[in-house]
Amino acid sequence: MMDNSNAVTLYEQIKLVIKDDIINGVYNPGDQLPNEKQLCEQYNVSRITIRRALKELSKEGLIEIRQGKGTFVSKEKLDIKILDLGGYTDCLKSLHHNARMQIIEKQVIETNKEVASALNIKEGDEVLKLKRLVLDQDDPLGIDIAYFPLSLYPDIIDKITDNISTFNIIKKDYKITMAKAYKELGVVLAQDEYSELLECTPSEPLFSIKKVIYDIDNKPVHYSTYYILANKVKYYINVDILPDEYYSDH
Amino acid sequence: MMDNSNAVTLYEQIKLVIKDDIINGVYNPGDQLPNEKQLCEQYNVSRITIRRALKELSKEGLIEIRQGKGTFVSKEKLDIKILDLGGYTDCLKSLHHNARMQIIEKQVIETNKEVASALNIKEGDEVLKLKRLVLDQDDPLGIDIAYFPLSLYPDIIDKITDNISTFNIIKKDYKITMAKAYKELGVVLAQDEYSELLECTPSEPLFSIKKVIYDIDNKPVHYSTYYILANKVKYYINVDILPDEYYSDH
DNA sequence: AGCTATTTGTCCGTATGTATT
DNA sequence: GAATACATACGGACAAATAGC
Repeated sequence: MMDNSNAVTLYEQIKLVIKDDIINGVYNPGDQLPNEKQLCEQYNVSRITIRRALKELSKEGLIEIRQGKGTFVSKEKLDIKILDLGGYTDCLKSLHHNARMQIIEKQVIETNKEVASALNIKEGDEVLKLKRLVLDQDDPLGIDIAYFPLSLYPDIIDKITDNISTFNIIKKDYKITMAKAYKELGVVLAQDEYSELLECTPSEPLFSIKKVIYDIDNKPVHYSTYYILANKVKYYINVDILPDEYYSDH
Repeated sequence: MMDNSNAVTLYEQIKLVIKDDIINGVYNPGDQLPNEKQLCEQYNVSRITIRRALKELSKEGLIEIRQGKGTFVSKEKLDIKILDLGGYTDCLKSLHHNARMQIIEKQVIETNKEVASALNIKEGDEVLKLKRLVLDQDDPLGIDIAYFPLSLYPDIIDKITDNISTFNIIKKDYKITMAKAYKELGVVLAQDEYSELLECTPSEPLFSIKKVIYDIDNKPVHYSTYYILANKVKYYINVDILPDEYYSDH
């Protein structure tokens, strides 16, 4: 069945076959895979080859290996609405998940060019930089980096604790009315610090979501970037389609 | 200049310096970096150190290294509006880009479980499967896979040619009024056929966008998945923020 | 088609510091 | 303490891709 004559390694072939079976519904989310011995016999390869394939698939997030229990197809990904504007805490709580935020870094810094232009302030102006690790069911899920200009949010540093919703602080403590938002989705690869914090391999893909929120005067009042393990979530949106005229002038 | 005495490795320091230079506009998108020898002299380190820093930066997508040519700061990504519902042709044309569609596969198949449930038809019902390669400025950009139930679109196979907008065929030839859409964004890694077609390394991240369009009777009339090289695009959205009550019941 | 210059890709050997055994 | 393995870092040499003439 497997082809040992070409350049593709055996474990890569096994990976592809199992991956295909998962995509095509031979195995469904939550299903237990055959045990390693059975897989060895099924594909006529050694246990080392099977284990390597399974290990890499688990790194890709398709399966989960639990010692003493077996190997299982990963559960469905977290569904996140693209239009949700709250930070992690809000969107995860809305999913009835057990989310926690852990502060990694909290300090006043002078803005660099990127942050200054997003918040429409001068390069060098002071902002609170807040970097937090997000855990879902105690597993690392993502990293949130938010910037708060001190001119808008004096003393905010004292209000920030673990597990707090900065979204609520802005609204309730500082009485700021958010009116519009711009959101940008991209993909980056986890490296160095991020792969360490998120306990994933380097080059694991992360969604990167940049978000700028504006008040009723069109002034930017919030800028944040968050990174979230791409294999754990999917984003969705529902749209009402407008008549043709809408598209013609875009 | 570089500090060899502390815990941070030399190549990591180099990475940070170059990254800062890119963020702060010392090097702009499209610019060529000094060659490796010049960088060695500039920072007084060996070529191995420079190469390691450059290699990791290229993995992060900040720069592109081309043998025989040099090292360049990555171009700006294509901005794509998440709300755009047209396929590739439409959204790329709107960006004044030179996009082309190349048919890879065009055949009538019996639906599998996934497609049948998306289109709300029976497993085994006949659909036209259309797989197309999308090129932007002659570089591969993505792959579009669309399904058209023959019961809704008889003879559609004869209407499909390279570079055609299926969006327009649905609207104009079949007089179908699209009313709502569901769109789902995820990330997958390019493998085998896809990495070959897209001329990228395996495990290069791709946006995966699944889209279902419904008519005024809430009946699904279109299902497609497209994959697009994540390092070439970013998705954005502008939102008007609604009052609190909106969030409370979600 | 050459030919050459430039630049990155790959390999060699060596040395050092830091863990691990 | 000794032996081993590994990552970092340096210097050199040649191969391969690109571009201009």
